Amino acid sequence: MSIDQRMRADIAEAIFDQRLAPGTRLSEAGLGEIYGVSRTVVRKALFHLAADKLVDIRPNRGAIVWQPSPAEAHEVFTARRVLETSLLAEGLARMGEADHAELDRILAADIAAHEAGDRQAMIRASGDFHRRLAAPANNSVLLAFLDELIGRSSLIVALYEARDAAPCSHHDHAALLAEIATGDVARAQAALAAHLHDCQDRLVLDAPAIETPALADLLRGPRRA
Amino acid sequence: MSIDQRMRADIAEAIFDQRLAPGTRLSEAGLGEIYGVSRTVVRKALFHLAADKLVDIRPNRGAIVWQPSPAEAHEVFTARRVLETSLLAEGLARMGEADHAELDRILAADIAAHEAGDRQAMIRASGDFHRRLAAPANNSVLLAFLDELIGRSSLIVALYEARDAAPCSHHDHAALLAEIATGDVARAQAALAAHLHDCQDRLVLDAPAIETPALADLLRGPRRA
DNA sequence: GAAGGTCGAATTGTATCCAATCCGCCGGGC
DNA sequence: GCCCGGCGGATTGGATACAATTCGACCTTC
Repeated sequence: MSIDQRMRADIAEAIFDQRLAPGTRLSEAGLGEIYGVSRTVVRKALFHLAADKLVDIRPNRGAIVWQPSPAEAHEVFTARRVLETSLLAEGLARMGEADHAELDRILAADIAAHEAGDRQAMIRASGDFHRRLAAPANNSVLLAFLDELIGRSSLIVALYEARDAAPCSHHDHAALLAEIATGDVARAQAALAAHLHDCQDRLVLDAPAIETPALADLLRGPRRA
Repeated sequence: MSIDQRMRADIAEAIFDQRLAPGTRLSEAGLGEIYGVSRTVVRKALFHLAADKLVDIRPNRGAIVWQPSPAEAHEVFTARRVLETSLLAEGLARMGEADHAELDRILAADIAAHEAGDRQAMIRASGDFHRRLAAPANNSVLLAFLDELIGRSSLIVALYEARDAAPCSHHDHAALLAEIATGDVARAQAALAAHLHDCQDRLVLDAPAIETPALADLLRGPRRA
């Protein structure tokens, strides 16, 4: 894996895990220092992250972790609802034993993360759950879109969700799996839409209060396990 | 408009208009020469185009205009069907007088382009039509996705469609507008899905025969009207 | 004549350098 | 005391220089 890919993965993961808060400054020189590369490759990585809408590059003013506006936040979740319900309808018939097993496995991991109070694992499990739900539709183009939306959702949750609230209830996920098991497309879609609505409703779309912590210590640095 | 934005717009337009065929090499030095800029900004533009899936940057081997595989082509059109029917369902109720008028106007332009035999105008009108159809859904995130898909569709059509065939029948569009006028969501969706299926079926997903023409003359160059 | 290998031009990847822009600080003026 | 303007450090934007890789051509060899 090339160094700029690792940078991107590190930063993206830090954002998803909410170690890098929205608005955090990502200076080119600083990142270059951390990873031991020139600003050229840093810029490349930042550029790519900007394309994924995870960072915002303001001309002449540097890159910061994206701060979605309330309107954008709303649109992202609406988009997820539209996209995911469609993908579910496409894929539901195609779901096999392996898919159900994998979803169960992810749900178990989700529950475990909840019980352990591991917020990062919860967020990751939730993302995986929704990704896996869409996988049977078997369309990598739409799946890529969903991936982007899930990433942006992490940002939004970091900005707008009450700190104590769970990002994505595993109870909803469990109920959804039950609906899916019956094979009723409309009901499964409704359950999924309701779940995403719930997530959206949990957001507090007021003035965001964000703090911008350090930087270097939050990233894993150039070498990774 | 900055110079790299103009480059991107030029190249994208050349691709959409099928002046730049899939597989055409886009050398950094060459483009820099044309626009009178250093490779730095050329790379920036190419990078952005790669993010839009319009060009393919192969490590150490330069950038070429994207050559979608038959499988990718299929997925893109399937994705459009899913996305556009959903957007239509979302937006249909919200459509107002202005929307209908605008769609009629675009349809007229489409027909005019057909009669004039102006293939580029046809492609553009078709893209505009589908974009406008999705606009009332009022979700810029999904609209951006659709925009990307429409761009990729142009590429696909350039690669896989019979040269003599029209890319997108305005008859379909007219029929679709009629369905929309009735306000019946399901029927409108069905008409849209059928139309996109038609487009997809018209593709010849065999071994693509592509020629790679010159380069510089196809682009407008640094200054534009 | 065909296959394989080696060298070289051309092109991309990265680092460094310089110019342009921005932001905070300080001082003067009202 | 507050506002406005200019100065200076810091940071980004762009160009150039150099290293690494690729690809084609030529030559050798069988």
